[in-house]
Amino acid sequence: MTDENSDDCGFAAALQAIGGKWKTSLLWALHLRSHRFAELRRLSRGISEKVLTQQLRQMEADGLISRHDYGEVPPRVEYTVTPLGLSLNDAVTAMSKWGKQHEAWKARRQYAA
Amino acid sequence: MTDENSDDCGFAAALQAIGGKWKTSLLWALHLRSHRFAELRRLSRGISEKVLTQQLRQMEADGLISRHDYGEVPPRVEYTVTPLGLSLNDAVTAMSKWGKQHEAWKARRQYAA
DNA sequence: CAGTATCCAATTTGATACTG
DNA sequence: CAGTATCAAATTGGATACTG
Repeated sequence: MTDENSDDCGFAAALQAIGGKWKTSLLWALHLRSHRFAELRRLSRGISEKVLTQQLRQMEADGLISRHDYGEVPPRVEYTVTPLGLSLNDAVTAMSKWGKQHEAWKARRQYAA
Repeated sequence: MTDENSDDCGFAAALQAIGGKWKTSLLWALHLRSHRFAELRRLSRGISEKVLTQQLRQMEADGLISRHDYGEVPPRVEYTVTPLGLSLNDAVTAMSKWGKQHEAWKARRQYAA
């Protein structure tokens, strides 16, 4: 075990950055390649435009992604992951691994019952 | 970068387990040693008894901690972290490290402005 | 296409009083 | 001591209509 941390402030900050319902999916999609607004909306099935905008703006404010407006008509905006966003994606991946182990644990438990 | 993950299902499961407002502090406290209900209440300053009970019950259902009722009078109950809980604490620690980097990033940014 | 603006529902957390 | 029970506040996400 790591025996540092000493409080959860760091985690709270990370959770603040990634905690939204769709942010991990968005970060994942963007770590593969840049995407436009409508593409992200299609990839995140069920998200509303309002919430998509919100979460993109928050991620941008947190430095996870950057927004490039080409100023064309019709409008064209591309979202790209930043190095900081990439590093968070890695940390998230570590948590995901735990999540999968956890699902295995739940399955075993159900089997035992 | 890791280039696996492929969706956020694993992360969603992890977040489900640790996402409560106080759970990371509780897990951290319990990873140091076992604690009684009132001790956890004191360590988590500001938590209500209702919410403390809720989060402990959820963490128990998720296999992160175990609850030992000594059946004494006055009541005495001890909460202890499980191996699964320890492994989650490690994953959380990785996220916390990112959170601290992130705070450094925010500070630099503020300084630049 | 890439958003805003409103209004509403659901979930989560909190304050407080009470109990075996 | 270790909880339950109730009610209220706050936060978050969603549906829908509209705009440059």
